[in-house]
Amino acid sequence: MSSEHILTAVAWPYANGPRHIGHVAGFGVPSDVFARYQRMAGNKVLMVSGTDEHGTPIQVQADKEGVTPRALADRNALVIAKDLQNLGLSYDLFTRTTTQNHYEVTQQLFLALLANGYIFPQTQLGAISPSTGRTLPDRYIEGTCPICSYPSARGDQCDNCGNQLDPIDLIDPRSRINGETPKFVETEHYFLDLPAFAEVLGDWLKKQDHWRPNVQRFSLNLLDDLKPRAITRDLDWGVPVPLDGWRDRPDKRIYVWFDAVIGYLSASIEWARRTGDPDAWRPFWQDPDSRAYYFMGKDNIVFHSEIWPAMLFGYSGIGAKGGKPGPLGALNRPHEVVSSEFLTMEGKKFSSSRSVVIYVGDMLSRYDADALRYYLAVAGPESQDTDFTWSEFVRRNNEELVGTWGNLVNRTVSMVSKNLGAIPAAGALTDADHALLETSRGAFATVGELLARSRQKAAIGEAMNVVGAANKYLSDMEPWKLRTSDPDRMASVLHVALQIVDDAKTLLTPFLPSSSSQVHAMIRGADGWAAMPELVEVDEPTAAGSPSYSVLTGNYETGARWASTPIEAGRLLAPPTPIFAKLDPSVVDEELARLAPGD
RNA sequence: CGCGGGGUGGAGCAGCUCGGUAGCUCGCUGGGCUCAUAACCCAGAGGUCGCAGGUUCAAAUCCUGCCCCCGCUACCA
Repeated sequence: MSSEHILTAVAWPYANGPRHIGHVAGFGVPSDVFARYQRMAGNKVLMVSGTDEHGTPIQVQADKEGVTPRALADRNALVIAKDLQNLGLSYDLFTRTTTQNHYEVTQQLFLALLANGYIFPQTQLGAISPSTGRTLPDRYIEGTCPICSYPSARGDQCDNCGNQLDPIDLIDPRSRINGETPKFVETEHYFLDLPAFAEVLGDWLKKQDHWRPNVQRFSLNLLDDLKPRAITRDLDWGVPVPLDGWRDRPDKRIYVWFDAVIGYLSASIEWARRTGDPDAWRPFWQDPDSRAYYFMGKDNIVFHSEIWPAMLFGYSGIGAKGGKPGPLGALNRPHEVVSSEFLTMEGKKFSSSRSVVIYVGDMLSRYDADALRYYLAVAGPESQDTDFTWSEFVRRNNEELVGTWGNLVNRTVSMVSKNLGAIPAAGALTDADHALLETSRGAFATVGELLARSRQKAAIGEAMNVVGAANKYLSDMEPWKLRTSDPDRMASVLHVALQIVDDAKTLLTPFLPSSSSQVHAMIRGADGWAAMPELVEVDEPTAAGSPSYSVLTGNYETGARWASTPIEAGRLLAPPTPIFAKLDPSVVDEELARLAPGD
């Protein structure tokens, strides 16, 4: 098997508050399933992400709480990292955008794009808050719609008549933050020259036939009206603009989205430095044979299929203005942009302000991570919006995870343990035995191929089919009846069944790493089948006065392989303890009560 | 005429690219089994595949029009 470099680039959760399960349904679980599978398949995987901590919403939230943006970001970054850790997401590095390294890499990209002519300064009319002097983004302005006179139109769009607006046209505009009247002023900003990439982006996008068609089509559509895009803001919270006359200005910063996507690269570089091999990131970004997969919710497609590729092209000196690669060298574009649709909550959009929400932390404090991972894998928004309901969550947990899979493990291990005490050797195998073993072996190819194409729902369905086949096999063979009549045959049947349980464990490992490790320990007597991320406190490279911060990292090279491995005859088996907890149906009502207090 | 996704038995979905007995996971009814967290296995009932046209020997699948639901619309993240 050839070993390839696979960059798994996971969207950066925004640190203005804790994340809910809709967020992790989009970027978290799918990316981890993918990365875990690729590692088991023998590929070299680098999975990076971190918290996205700049921008107006964090500034606004911090002001509201009377703390600094940094303090707010510190708090939320830790909460989010712990949530993702508890979900078992196997990041090689989950860092932050407020690190020295990220600032430096962001500024390097800015300068290289500027040197190649893809960034230019221009004065534009922009809304600012008169009291703070900060940029007031369109959506933070409201006023009366000039078209339909709706009094609460937003700066970018009127929710009443649906027309797209320009904030300067609003009648009686006011800030949604503090009610003051915004000031429209001439302000100088740097712009990314997106039209200069229209041709290379178009050529590139047209070749991406392996993308999901909706993503490719959506991206190609956007090319028709590419406009230069401002990549700086009037703000004091963000990465400073690395130019004389700008560097020390407290009121000019690089726009949060420009720096956020650079996080994929800066985190890779940070990871390499922490491994002791500062160039270790290069194969993932510069080998022509390496592949980069980006995971996100569909609202982020434009940044990953258009803007980030444009930045990478520009940095590499590719585009209408030519140029040469920046100091890091030419960089690879995304191989695939894997976007999820949206999860809704009991039929409504997630909304923390209306408490239509379940936060990851709350979910994991009451339920197993694998129960949530199973639900999101089997019923998540892979190709269309899907609805999370508590009754469905409980049902799937109890009937599919516990009843079908957990019970197969339990009944099989229990029979072996009780009747034989140790794993039996197989005697002569029948056609039925061979057929089941063949089903299971074949599933590695089937499920693996589906996972490689990000068809995760189909993949877990195929894996669960193996579980179903094993349950049927036991019903047909009735080993419990053979105990006295034909003990040798019983041993063979249990050997085959246990082998299938072990195979199913392997097939389910990308989806259910924690419980699969338990099954592995039960059958193999060894821990550490599927490694979990660790939260580690690290320091900045130049420690002078810099705060330390927490990152997620881990060593995921456990030797777990994507293949059927013969079980070890003679090994003692203890009586099993259940690996999944059944949920009382009353949790549905409890959770619904939590969801809409007062209703 | 902004863009995209969806409308398939009670629920959630697959199938639609390359037309040809409508499939899966549940639920329901009946039966079996009793090793197992009352879990597991089998059988059955239940759908004119949003609506109306068209192409075809044949359409859930292709074409046209319409209705409804959802999301996106990048200088919010």
